[in-house]
Amino acid sequence: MARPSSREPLASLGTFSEVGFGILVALAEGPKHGYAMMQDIGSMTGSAPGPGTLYAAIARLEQRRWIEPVPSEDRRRPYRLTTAGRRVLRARLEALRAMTRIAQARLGEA
Amino acid sequence: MARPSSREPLASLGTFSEVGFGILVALAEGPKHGYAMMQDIGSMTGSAPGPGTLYAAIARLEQRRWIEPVPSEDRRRPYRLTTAGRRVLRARLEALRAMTRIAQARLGEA
DNA sequence: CCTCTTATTACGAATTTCGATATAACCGGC
DNA sequence: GCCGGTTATATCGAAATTCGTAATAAGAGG
Repeated sequence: MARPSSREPLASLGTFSEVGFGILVALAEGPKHGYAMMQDIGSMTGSAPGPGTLYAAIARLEQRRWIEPVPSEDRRRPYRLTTAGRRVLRARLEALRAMTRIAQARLGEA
Repeated sequence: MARPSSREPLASLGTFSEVGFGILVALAEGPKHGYAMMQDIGSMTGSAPGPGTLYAAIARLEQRRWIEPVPSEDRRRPYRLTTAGRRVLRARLEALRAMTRIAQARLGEA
């Protein structure tokens, strides 16, 4: 399921994948397990993804090697950003900032 | 196809819909027809959506009354933002700026 | 006339999200 | 010790979105 296609551009999160983006931002603060990501995304955006959406997105990000599991003793399964994941997040952030800059200029002057 | 669900939050573009967002930004500059949106999105993001993706997204945005057709003489079908569309774009922009602000703070200090 | 660009429509496949359900551990109060 | 609420993950089918390609057709230039 959801194997990354062969011609995947570096800055792509699949079809943008807002949830995937949220996960990367959540993990930018430090390692977190799924439930903690859910809460963090909820507090940042006002609404948390359901478990189905979240854990599916986690699995995709792990397959792409943008996040990786951190060993744990209890039942939690924490993850952290990989170097590649951090690079992808930076690139996506840059693209978003460029878009919002353009959009706000257009909305402002029109 | 793609009828907006009943409990749709104001700032939602469906499943984020990166293409839908791009269309709103393209139209923030002024009325455009599909092909022109494609070129504008391509120049802003570096890659334009295929026609299938684009015109499907246009149809969804029209159904939600976030864009509306402008009369035309030739074969082009131009659209413009509605008031609601402009409001949605502003809200989405605000949310994106908040997220990028948080993300960059986290990336910076970590 | 031929080709390239412009411009839209249609379609099937792949991907992602959604919502609900299931399972189970942990913790607090009683 | 039991009970209920929170923590925590997994799984499933349905719906929505995107992708890629092909088809269609008008206009421009050589």
